[in-house]
Amino acid sequence: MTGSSVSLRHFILGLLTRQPMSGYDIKRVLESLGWLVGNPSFGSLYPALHALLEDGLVSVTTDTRPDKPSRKIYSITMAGRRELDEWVNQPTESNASMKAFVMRLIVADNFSHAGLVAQLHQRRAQVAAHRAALERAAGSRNHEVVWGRQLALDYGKALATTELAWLDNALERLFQQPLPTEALQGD
Amino acid sequence: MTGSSVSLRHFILGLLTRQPMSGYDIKRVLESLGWLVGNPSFGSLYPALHALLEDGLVSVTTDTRPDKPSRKIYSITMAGRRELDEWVNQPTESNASMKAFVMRLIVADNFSHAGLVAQLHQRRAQVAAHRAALERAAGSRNHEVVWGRQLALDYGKALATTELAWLDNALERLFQQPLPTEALQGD
DNA sequence: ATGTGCATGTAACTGGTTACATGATTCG
DNA sequence: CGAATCATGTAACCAGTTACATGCACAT
Repeated sequence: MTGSSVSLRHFILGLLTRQPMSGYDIKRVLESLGWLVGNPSFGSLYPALHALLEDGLVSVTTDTRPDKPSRKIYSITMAGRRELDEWVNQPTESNASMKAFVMRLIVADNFSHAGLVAQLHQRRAQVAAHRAALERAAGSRNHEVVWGRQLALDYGKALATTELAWLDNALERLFQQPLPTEALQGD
Repeated sequence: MTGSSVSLRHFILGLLTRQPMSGYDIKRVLESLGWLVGNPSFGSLYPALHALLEDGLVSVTTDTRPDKPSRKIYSITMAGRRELDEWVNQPTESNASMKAFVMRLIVADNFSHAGLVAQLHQRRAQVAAHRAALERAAGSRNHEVVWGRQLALDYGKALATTELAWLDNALERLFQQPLPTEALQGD
């Protein structure tokens, strides 16, 4: 209930650790990531920003420029950083989607080396469990229902296998050359 | 608005082309697929079934057995088959999720060879476009924002590449040995 | 003037979740 | 008798979407 869900909220917070941005800016970043994190419409983006402001996790200044329409620049506050830190260092729920993982990945990478490694490990465990479940499902025909020639199961297994390989590789790379970024160096 | 969205509804319909089932049965099938299609709670499953009944796309009979609690067995109607046929043979929207694709894959596989091939081709085009977008994003550093060492982009590209390879392979297999199932052979 | 891009916002709706409530049947 | 499994359902809530509305600035 309290906590780990709510993706967009924390992802915005994560982006703001890099630098202050407007809602429009955030939208552009999201768009550039294709369907990796999905791209929320303004109809959810702006209200999310308002809610963050309400909760004191971000602050806003109006940027009035001579030549362009003015815009609101949001910055993360100390309270926001604390909230984000808590979120990143709290375990992912076991049914997390790929999008949720990518969000956490990006945020953690902006944030702390340890957190990033933890995300990758958690994801690894979950993907492994998922693939095992698919293998079980493919093996047992006792379900009386045969949905589609195991095509879907095969698809799922192929993707899971690649993902596991990628995760292993990423973890290896991370241990070889530790990241330059370290936690909470902002503002 | 009218049409292509609404996944669960059509996926249920798709399962029912195989054989009549209860809500509980459907849940079990969904569960066995892990997070490949997500598994909706009863709180959305039962209402979905009620709505399908309301619309005349399924019919229901109560199965009163001596030893077990009675249950409601749903069967797809001719109207339901028409609806499903329309859905399968209508183009996927360009932002479709993996889950949406898997649902369509399974339904199409139960349903028509041509439809299945079409699904795979559409997915191929979409994944290719997605990967191209990620490559573009990784290439241009003009975004002033650098979120996390391209780690996420790299992840996305790896998965997309595997998926493309799988799709090509699946299409090849499908052309070599046409499927035994053909459209609308039920009831 | 009019259309396009930048920029922000709200209201109605939707597809889903959680939590709750009910009841039959079987097993220990 | 109580717990576990099978089986169905509802109500409150939530995160997101679509569609709508506003307005500035610049170029044609």
